[in-house]
Amino acid sequence: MNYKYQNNKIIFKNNNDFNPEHVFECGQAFRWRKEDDESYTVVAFGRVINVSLDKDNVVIKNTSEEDFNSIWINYFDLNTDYNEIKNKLSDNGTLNKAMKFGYGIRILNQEKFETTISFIISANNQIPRIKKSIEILSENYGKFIENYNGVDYFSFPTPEDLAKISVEEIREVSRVGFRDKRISEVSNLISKKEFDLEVLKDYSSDNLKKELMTLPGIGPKVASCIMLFAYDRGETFPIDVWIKRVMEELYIGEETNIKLIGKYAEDIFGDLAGYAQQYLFYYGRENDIGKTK
DNA sequence: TGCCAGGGGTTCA
DNA sequence: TGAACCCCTGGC
Repeated sequence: MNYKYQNNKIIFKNNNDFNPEHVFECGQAFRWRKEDDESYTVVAFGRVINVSLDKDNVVIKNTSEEDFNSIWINYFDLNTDYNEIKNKLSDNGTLNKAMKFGYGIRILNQEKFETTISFIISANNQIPRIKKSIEILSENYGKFIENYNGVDYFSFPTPEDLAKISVEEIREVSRVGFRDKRISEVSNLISKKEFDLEVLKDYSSDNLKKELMTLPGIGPKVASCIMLFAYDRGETFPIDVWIKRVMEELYIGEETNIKLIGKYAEDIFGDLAGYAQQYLFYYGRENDIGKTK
């Protein structure tokens, strides 16, 4: 990994495979803020960073060389060659269009507990509301990190932090509605060590999914998202209403069921299905593919 | 102005 | 298999 470090900034070359807008607006993360200068300020791993493009370079501000090496290389998946992934997925058709459109997407390696709770909140919900609920939880129950560019930033609460709060308070404060109990129960199970998100990282993907789905609020789709965004399972293909519509519209040609879509994705995208999903999701949502049906 | 549908799914009958 | 679910925004 070639990079330059100066004045709390990391600078490295962008090989047409890193675009902060694509990375953060493709639906995998919720704790970012788009600044007036088009850069993205992001909270993760108890840090606040700002990511932007400067000509052919990616610039990460407000960080150290040590954090870059120990946190951000893995977080941004910088040791994975996305151009190689694109080449392998290349199909001279739909997916090529999607990969061209979202060329700078990278699949982040995010924190397990935060990802778990975030996607429990995402069920039958809308992105602005999801983001808001997560911000409220962080501001109220997380730790203050710092003020950056005039805004206070807080870490996502720990399982212990959330386990301490009553279900009613979670609901009332963070506006998560019927998801309140799910958040509370999962936080309690984890803080009491009755469920361990860390040991699951050595499980096979099948078993990992099964285990995650034993938690309240986690069904097939949420489990898949957690696997793809926090457990480095690039073969996982989460199927939500958007990707269902995109697959039906662009690949299958008729309305069908989730099971068949999963099988279809596995057949054509193989162990890179998760990457394909991100390109297709971003492309589909930004262009309203299938929405008029 | 006010009403009403619907949303990155999951759960419970 | 299908309805219900919190809350809130956008469309009429």
